[in-house]
Formats: sequence, C-alpha cells, structure tokens
Amino acid sequence: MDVRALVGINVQRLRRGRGLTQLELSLQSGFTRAYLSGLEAGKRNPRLLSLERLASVLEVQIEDLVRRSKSGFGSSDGG
Amino acid sequence: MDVRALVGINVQRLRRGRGLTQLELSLQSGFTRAYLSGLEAGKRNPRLLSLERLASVLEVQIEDLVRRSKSGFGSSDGG
DNA sequence: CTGTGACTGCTAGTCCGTA
DNA sequence: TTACGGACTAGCAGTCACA
Repeated sequence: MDVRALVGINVQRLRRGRGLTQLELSLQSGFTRAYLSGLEAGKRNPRLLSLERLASVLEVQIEDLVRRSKSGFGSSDGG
Repeated sequence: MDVRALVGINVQRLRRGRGLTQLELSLQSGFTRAYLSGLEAGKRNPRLLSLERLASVLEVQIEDLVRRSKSGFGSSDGG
C-alpha cells in the first residue's frame, strides 16, 4: 500500500463523510477538481503545506490523512 | 507554529535521538546534507514521499513527523 | 458527479563553497 | 557538526477538454 494511495483513501473518506463533492472541496481548499481526483486516486505526491491545507478544510490533523485505516492492524513491514 | 517548523523540529529530535549526524542521515535517506539543514530549520516544504522516506529511516510513522510535541495542548485555533 | 492526458509555471531537491 | 546562498534539474501543482 502506497502512502499516496493511503492519503487518497483518507481524503475521499473524509470528504464524503462531510457530504462534500470534489467540486465543493476544490472550492474550499483552493485545489482544482481535477487535482483532487488524481489525489484521491493515489496518483499525486502532495507537499506538506498542501496536506496541511487539505486537513484544515476537512477539519482534521495531517496525521489523520496519513494514518492507516484499521482494516488489518500492525504493519507487516518486515523490512 | 508552522507545520514545516514542526516537522523540522521532529526530524531533528528523532535524528539526535538515534545518535545520527545530518551527514549520516543524509547518507541513509538519500537527501543531501544541505537539504536536511533547511528542513530542520523549517524552511522546506517536503513532499509526501519525502516524508515517507524520512520516516522510514528514522523508524517512525509519518504521523510522528507531523505530530505536535505536547508542550501545551489544545490548538487555540478558533477557526 | 468523477476520471484522465497533454501542457506550462513553479519549486522541491542537488551540488558546491564559505563561515 | 551545522547554517546559508546561487545555479541547475526533475517532478509536481494547477488548467482545459473529453468521456
């Protein structure tokens, strides 16, 4: 699981959780809709301040964007 | 407190905690020493994958890099 | 309402020298 | 051991058009 995909999933979940469309989030965050689409798809490598901006609009901490959802706990990162 | 400064502080603390110099961290992470210097000073805006790389070398999660140290809890962000 | 490809401008990150 | 600045390269942010 790529971190980018992880962030994408979290953003989409958070966005939908707040009943927002990509368009609405784009308006509030200042990012374009097309960019958010790619972001949620895990195809983008956002900057720290971009993450901050997103977290702010979604009313969460940055750590909530990079945190793994619990669908299997413990990283099987053997090395 | 800027997020960039926050990350910088965390990186420096974690690095020193592991007894590493900037040079050693640069070797292990692949980033240049000059860059790490600016990063720890909070002057850089790293990308998500860069954060991941740093966290990996420091053996922590990305969230540990963006998390606020508890030196006064509660953001007075009235928002 | 959302995903994708080509394009342009900006900047993250590199390399080198100095204090 | 670390901080700072300038020129350079590669990759990303952001846009438009199409489905």
